[in-house]
Amino acid sequence: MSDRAAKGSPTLEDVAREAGVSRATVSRVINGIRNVDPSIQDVVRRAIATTGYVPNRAARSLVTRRADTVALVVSGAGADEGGEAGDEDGPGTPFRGQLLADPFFGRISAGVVDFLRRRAMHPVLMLADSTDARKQVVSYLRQGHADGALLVSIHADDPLPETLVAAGVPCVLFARPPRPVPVSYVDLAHRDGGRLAADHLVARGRQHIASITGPLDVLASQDRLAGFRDALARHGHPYVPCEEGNFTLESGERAMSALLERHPEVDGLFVANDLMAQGALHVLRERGRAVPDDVAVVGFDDSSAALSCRPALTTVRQPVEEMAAEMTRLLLERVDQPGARPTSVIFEPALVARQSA
Amino acid sequence: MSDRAAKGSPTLEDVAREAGVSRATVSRVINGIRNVDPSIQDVVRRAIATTGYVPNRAARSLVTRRADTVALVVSGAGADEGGEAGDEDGPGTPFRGQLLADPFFGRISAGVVDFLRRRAMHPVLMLADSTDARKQVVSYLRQGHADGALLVSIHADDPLPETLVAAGVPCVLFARPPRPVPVSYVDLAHRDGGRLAADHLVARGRQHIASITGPLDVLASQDRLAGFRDALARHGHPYVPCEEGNFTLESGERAMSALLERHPEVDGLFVANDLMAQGALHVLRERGRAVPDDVAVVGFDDSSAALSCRPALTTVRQPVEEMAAEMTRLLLERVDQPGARPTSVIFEPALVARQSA
DNA sequence: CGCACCCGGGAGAGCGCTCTCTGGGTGTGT
DNA sequence: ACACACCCAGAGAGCGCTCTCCCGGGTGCG
Repeated sequence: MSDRAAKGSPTLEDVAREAGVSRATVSRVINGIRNVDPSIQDVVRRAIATTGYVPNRAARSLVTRRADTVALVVSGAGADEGGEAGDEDGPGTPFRGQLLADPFFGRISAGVVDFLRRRAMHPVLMLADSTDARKQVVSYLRQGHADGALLVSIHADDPLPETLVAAGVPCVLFARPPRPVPVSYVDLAHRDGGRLAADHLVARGRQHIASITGPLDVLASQDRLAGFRDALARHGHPYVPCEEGNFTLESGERAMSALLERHPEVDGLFVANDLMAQGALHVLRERGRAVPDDVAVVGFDDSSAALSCRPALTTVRQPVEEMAAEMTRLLLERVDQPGARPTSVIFEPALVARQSA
Repeated sequence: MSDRAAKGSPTLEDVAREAGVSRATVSRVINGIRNVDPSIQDVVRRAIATTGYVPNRAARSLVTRRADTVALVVSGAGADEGGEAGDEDGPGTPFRGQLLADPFFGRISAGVVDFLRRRAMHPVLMLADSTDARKQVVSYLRQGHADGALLVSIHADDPLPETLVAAGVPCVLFARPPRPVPVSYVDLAHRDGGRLAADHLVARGRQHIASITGPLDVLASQDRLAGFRDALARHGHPYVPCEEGNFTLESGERAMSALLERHPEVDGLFVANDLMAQGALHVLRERGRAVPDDVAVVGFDDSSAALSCRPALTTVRQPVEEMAAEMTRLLLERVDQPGARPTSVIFEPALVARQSA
């Protein structure tokens, strides 16, 4: 049992001796390669059990040149390059890497972990939020500790996709890269999400429909808005008042205030994510506007924030876990055949109707 | 640059040849071991640069018997053992591993990642939410893919701590194990947290003080309540009405309703976590009780939920990131000297005064 | 009955690295 | 001046595994 405590756990050699066969045969049994006589297989398996053998990962990796691990890289712009302003100054913790505390990222890791463990694999978690950290990530991957990278990039100006592709590291992105890079990715049909929200608000009979958008230098924000606008135009609403937020609760509150100021007649609202929608709800309540009767509100993401709103938030669901799982599948495929062309998989959003609209 | 694409990246041998020295010398330079003549160091470093050499992790691990990696294991009770009821049925996703989406866990990983990367290390993320998954975790660790485990256990009946300790895997827990196990851990002084809340409510002149507790089979819940009660008793409040919740928003709403039913006179409230406090706030607003004027509310954790409440939640801050960092430090220490006795480090909570009390 | 073939198993060569051991040159003590 | 300690670089032995090569015996076909 506590062979590990003794110096060195049993090796292939030990098992082979115990079973009275050669190392190669034991290896074959373990890896299920080539036909090995069933009776011998049995003997070997028994020997493995009695010795308590576990294969040494490092030794295997050394010869197979495979780590059987992937990296999950969360990447944001670093302090050392003039990235977007704003959401850097979070709720007072001295810790960088609040990225990780974002439940959206939590959903991604849940999807990744869940997919990987069916293959007995587990991701290495890395944060690339500065030039230094990015260097570390690249070097880490080049050291072969992981066979490839799942890249979740927050900021548009993230150089990591290019860098990794250039370094020959297999790599799949969550969300389409802003600049064209020959790399696979998964994404959501954000426009369709915007359309879903528009259709829903129109079906609820709303006449004065507005939107709180995400930061407009983010593709997803642009697309959600574009889809929303197009659909409204088709429904005969050519003009949509907008306020830009930056995906935080506070920005949602600010945007809502501004919107009420400029367009007090608003009775339908599409907010580009749930957290901002929660902020909007706060302001609407303060101003005595009933939701959904006076103003119907549709969010985006179907995050836990949507459920903690009162009234519970009607929102456009993004199947983040499924997307993350698919992203992982694509990466493993890519690791197996490095030559293949990049692919993309686009997921469809769905409207989740709750109380707010 | 794209040496990687060509068959095989450069090895120590290549660098040695380029520099005109032996493999051993290059190794020494890389690992900064023993005195190597500065001029030779220089030559070697130049050779490393021109060849684009990166050390092969697997080869190094094989001989050092160190993975230079730790596992971050999130462990909950599995479906296959009669664990606690309740919070299994989350917001409709078919995915297990919602544990990961919990922002509390996000804060832990942020602390871990942030600490590790200063040592150029990164955690492997594992989920142990079933007997099978737990087996996988143990076997993975025994394979030596990680030198030790950071264990975040959700449920009281989690057998993993014992299992890992028995398997001789270095291991540090987040929170004291319910059953005594010879293992290091970090924890919060939960009683002090309860006391802080009590003192604050009393200082605010509240007379009818109640509490919504966490599940009482969790040590942390018990301790928070005990600390709260003791402090109130010292302030001359011998009796504290309580309702038990299970840390979810909905349970907070239920508990608040029940409390108002039984004790409509309540004017001060301590809630064992922020999410339940958010639920309580919803109910108070519905019932027309102003916060903090009619009822003062103090939460626990200082999570992002505290900031998304309106009014913003006064709460007891748990320095999760620092605790996670310390947990990691303890583990690395332990990996370095496996013989050492288990230690524990207890952190002090702090009251964060916002609007709700 | 002989030969080509196939299939199950063993032997052995590394994968890239670290680290001990060794040897030669230099510095220090008497 | 000599002996001894010391320090730096090289040689070489593995770490535990996979995988190719090879060999012996059984099978099918001519």
